[in-house]
Amino acid sequence: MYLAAVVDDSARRQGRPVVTTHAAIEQAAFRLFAERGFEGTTLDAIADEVGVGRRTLFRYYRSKNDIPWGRFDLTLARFRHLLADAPADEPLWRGVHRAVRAFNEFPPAADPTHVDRMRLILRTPALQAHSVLRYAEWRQVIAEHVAARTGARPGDLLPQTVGQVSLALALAAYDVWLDDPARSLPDLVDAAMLTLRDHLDPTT
Amino acid sequence: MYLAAVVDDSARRQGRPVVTTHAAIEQAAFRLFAERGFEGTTLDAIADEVGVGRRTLFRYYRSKNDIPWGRFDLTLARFRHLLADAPADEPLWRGVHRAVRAFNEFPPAADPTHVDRMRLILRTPALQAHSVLRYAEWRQVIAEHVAARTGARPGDLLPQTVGQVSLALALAAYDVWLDDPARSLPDLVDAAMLTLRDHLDPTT
DNA sequence: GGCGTTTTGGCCACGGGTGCCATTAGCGTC
DNA sequence: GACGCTAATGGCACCCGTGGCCAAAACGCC
Repeated sequence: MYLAAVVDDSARRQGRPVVTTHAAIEQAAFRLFAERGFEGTTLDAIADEVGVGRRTLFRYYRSKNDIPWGRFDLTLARFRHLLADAPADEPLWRGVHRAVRAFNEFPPAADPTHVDRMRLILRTPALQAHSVLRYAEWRQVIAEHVAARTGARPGDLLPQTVGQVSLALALAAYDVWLDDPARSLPDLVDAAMLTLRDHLDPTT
Repeated sequence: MYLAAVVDDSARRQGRPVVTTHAAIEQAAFRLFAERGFEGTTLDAIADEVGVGRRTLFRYYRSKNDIPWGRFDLTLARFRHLLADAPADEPLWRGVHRAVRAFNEFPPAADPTHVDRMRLILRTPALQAHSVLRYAEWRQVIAEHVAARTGARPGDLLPQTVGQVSLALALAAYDVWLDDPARSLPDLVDAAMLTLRDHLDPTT
């Protein structure tokens, strides 16, 4: 229901046609967020801007908080493939790290931009809060990967720890990146990992 | 205002006396949460149970989500002291880790119990979401400590990374602990750190 | 043109959260 | 013992996000 709406419009055959798209809603919403801030933008305002009933917004996004995330389900599927592509003979941590790095290479020509999205998400309290739910799904993808490769269960300490720490490194990288978007995000992900390995270096 | 209410009642001199306490509210709230779940418990119900107006609840807790966290401001102050106590000649990571470990030694005789609190917080979606805001404050304490000890700014990559990773380890430990509260939480924090160091061991 | 299908969007109810303000109940003073 | 000061209380109105319900709309197909 929620997903079928716009995954592939051309596949639809009959029934009343859709009036809008996820992309159109996101663009309208980000226009308003830029003007009035996230909290200052009501769903009524977004609905008006899109030219659609407020009720309809909920058929495209589960909640107001989900709008900035866009089609995160698709993004997660991409991440799952990146992890699956890790060579079996590579150390586990390295494969995970390279997938996380690659995951954060976003096409620069998106609208809304990846910077705009993430700045909004990471700098707005209400969205910071909501983001955990998305992070949990993201970590779960890692935990399942690690579990599969080590024979553990996803809930065990190693898969959980790797998931949590991978997220931690990514978030540390984002934090620096948002302050200075000119830097390369994937490089910052690398730098965070190096920083951690250095910090924990047993020889010190 | 928000804090002054109950930090030290004996310090109050004049004005209408308070009708309740943070502890009383938390105990009443947890009773209801246990019966009807967090989402199923309305603020009206909590107010009734405490015997207080709904409006008054907001003078003790900023939001419904804050009730399970209790007096987190006090908890943070304790954490700050633990970090400050780390010897200067000890490796930075070790001092941070020991503080995190010590921070998670909670008195077993609390009401509500630390397990009840954390189970509610970590297993209720709405609270999982809200918890990031608390985590951010907790990480900031670490980031400031690391910044002070290394001469960096709290926003730099090392302080942020250490903060994020410390949180990651703690959360991984909690996740296992909640499934099996008989295990020692501080020991699990140690185990998570060992797991990470092993995972990243350069010799593998 | 009628029918089935699918989306739309209006209406209503609920609950959390906030500003406003009159009320309440101790304290210190006279 | 009354009076005023002060600070906490709690009722009221209101905004906003969210979800259930359902009739109306607009297409393809026959």
